[in-house]
Amino acid sequence: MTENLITTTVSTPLGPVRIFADRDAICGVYLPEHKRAPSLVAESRPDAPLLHLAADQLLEYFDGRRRDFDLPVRLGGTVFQAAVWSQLQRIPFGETRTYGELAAALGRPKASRAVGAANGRNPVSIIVPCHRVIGADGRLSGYAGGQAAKAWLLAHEVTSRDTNVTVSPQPGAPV
Amino acid sequence: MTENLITTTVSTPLGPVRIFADRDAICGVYLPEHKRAPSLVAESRPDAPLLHLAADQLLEYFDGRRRDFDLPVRLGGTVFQAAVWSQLQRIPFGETRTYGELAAALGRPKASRAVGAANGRNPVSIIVPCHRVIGADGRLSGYAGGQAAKAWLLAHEVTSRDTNVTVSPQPGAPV
DNA sequence: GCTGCCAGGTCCGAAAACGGCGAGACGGCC
DNA sequence: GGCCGTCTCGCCGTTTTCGGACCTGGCAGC
Repeated sequence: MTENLITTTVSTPLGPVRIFADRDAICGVYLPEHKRAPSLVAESRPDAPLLHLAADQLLEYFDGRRRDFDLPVRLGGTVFQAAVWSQLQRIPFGETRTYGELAAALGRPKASRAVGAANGRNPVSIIVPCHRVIGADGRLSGYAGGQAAKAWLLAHEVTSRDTNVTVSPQPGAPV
Repeated sequence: MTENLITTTVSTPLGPVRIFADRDAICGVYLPEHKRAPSLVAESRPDAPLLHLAADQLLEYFDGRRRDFDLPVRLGGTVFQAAVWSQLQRIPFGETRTYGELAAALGRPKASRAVGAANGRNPVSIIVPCHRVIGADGRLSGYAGGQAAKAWLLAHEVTSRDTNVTVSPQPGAPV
């Protein structure tokens, strides 16, 4: 059914992160403790250009040298999920939004819970920054990769938000 | 999801029969009144070698010049369905089996009813001869292409069973 | 503050329904 | 006593349906 997948793994402060790609796009990024990581059959191909590129960018991100990703990504999902995930990618590095804000941005102010559900099924962690969504009361709420990972990622972004960056293209505020 | 499909139609004594194929195998044969014919999008390609071959063999069958088919077929289905459909193909031309006999042959003597259900979802009519299965009491029972068609097919096979055949390869009993 | 309720899209598991059946029981009918 | 036809009930894989559960938030009521 699914295309032939290839995969690689990068070591990060959060542990080994697995990256999956199909023919021409990244289609999965999973932290070690990811709750609903699918059991995918994939050939390990660390040297495939696409995987290599993704791995590099993730390492730069964890090193604090990258704020935005520049990769082809295939997400799939339902119409609603696609809308949520698309919206996620517009949250700038180092900032957060609440589930309700996201729902409102989608024109469904009361669908905050549905946003949470869709959020939890984001197949591409970090690159599609579902970790930047928190509760309206400021709590971290849940995270498929584990709440500790979410906390780490947010702290990492906040602390490196105001330092210099060597890789990311634009020095100004990202769109 | 599904591959690109191609299709053609042949005129038969039972009316127009639609044939579908994917890249390298026949994956659907539907009589005009087929109950659960899926609504497939397919490009009409009567001259594609595979479809042409299938159409020829079907016409030979209806002409009484062919008893067995020699075509690549892709059936899919669940494990159980695949077992049933495979078993179907071992019923010789002009013979019949009961649902119970088929179930027993599969090692599940009591699954006759499930056999009926699987039988009804056979995507490749005629070539996979689901019409050769009848009730233990001799009744025709149901047929996705209509009971009349089932009756016609069985009568056709019986009447031409003992006449000469010009196309089918082996004169002896098929395996 | 704190509790309870509801809105909302999707997924997942459980349960029920649904068949292209078949054996056995019954009741007529010669 | 045979010989049907009908009815009932058990069988079994698949499909459909249904009920909660979720990475929540706003409002009502106390």
